[in-house]
Amino acid sequence: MQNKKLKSPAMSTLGDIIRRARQAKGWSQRDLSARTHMPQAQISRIENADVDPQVSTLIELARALELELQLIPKSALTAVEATVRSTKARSDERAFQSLMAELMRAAEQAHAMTPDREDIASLLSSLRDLQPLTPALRAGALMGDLMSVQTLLHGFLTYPPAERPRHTQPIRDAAQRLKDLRKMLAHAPAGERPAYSLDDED
Amino acid sequence: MQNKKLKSPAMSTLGDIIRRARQAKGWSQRDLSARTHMPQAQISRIENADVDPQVSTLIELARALELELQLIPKSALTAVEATVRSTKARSDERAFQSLMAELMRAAEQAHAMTPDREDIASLLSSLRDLQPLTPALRAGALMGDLMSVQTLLHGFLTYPPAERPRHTQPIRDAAQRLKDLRKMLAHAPAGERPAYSLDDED
DNA sequence: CTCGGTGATGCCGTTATCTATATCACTTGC
DNA sequence: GCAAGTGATATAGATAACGGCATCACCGAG
Repeated sequence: MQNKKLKSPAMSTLGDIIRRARQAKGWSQRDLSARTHMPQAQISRIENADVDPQVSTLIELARALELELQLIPKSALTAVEATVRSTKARSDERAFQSLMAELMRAAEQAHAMTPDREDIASLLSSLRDLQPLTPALRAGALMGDLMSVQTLLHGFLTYPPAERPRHTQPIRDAAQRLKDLRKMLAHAPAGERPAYSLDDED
Repeated sequence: MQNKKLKSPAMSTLGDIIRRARQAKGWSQRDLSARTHMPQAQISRIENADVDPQVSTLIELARALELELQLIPKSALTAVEATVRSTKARSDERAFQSLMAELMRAAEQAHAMTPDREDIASLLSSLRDLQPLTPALRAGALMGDLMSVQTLLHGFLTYPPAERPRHTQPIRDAAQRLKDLRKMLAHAPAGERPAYSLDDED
């Protein structure tokens, strides 16, 4: 790696994969550094392909990120990639269903406690509208918004009732955001690839 | 990698994978060295895990061996391994069928040229017996023997007729060897795992 | 037995990673 | 505004890979 600055901007390097995996876990470089007893500076250099790391270093990073270094025969590569995609889609779907179920429970509980608040009622109805959306329509979006709704509802339910009015505006905003999102997703270009089906490769 | 000599003897390291891939191609360390402009000494050290190579080094070796370095999510690992196994089994089966077809042609041609030679006749019948064996019964064996039969037949067919008696004993041996193999494989422990089926993981 | 090919090992000089530490510019939230 | 967290970058020293070259023991074929 003689050239530190001439990196291909389009290609997806190993560093990019590490970075994406780290971000998918919501970790900072320092978080990952703590879990690997490896300096944050080194992680930065690796993600930016400023260094050509040793295999043991890469393996240590991968292990912390629940990845495994594998040498795949080129002939099996497309099948393997399809397998990884399909596995990921399945686990994403499980995560969505689980989070959505929890949110529905929380929203219904909040609604029962404060039936007169229309921000809560609106949020609940937004969630009800979102639930039947197929994975193909969601296509990876939406998860982040749901997670912020989660912290929102959690705050509403756990803080003392006197604090509740403080949540009104954020909840109103979140409900509107979800309504907009649903509209956008439902009217997305129709013929898109499913991006996830119960098929199997080969 | 502070300890150069304390390597786990059971675990399959990256070096082992490189070595197996190289041997599967029938290459010596110097062959691989020539294709990677990398010293043979370095390859030896990597295969024996005497060094902790840089990622670029590993990638270069992998490229020459038609392997691809991949970071696989642990959750997808078993599915991916199944995919690789199944892909390999399929390509092995193709290779076997193709080689077997060529051998049948060659043996029949040789038999037609010299109908009185019973060594050739015996070899032909051995091949005919082997052909219907299922992949599960063969289970990876047999391929090496067929390849030596290939060079044998090729020699018999291309050298001048005067040289043909010289092949008699090797051909006789090969035919016997194949007969023994067939007997062994056909009487192998019955309930063995198929090792290859048209299934799909997950 | 000799010869060619195999893989393993040693040495050396160059270059690089890596650890440790500190600092930088930038963004986010209070 | 300040403070905290983010990722990128610098420096210095210890360690190690790497290329090049040489050599070694082993082994199967002629």
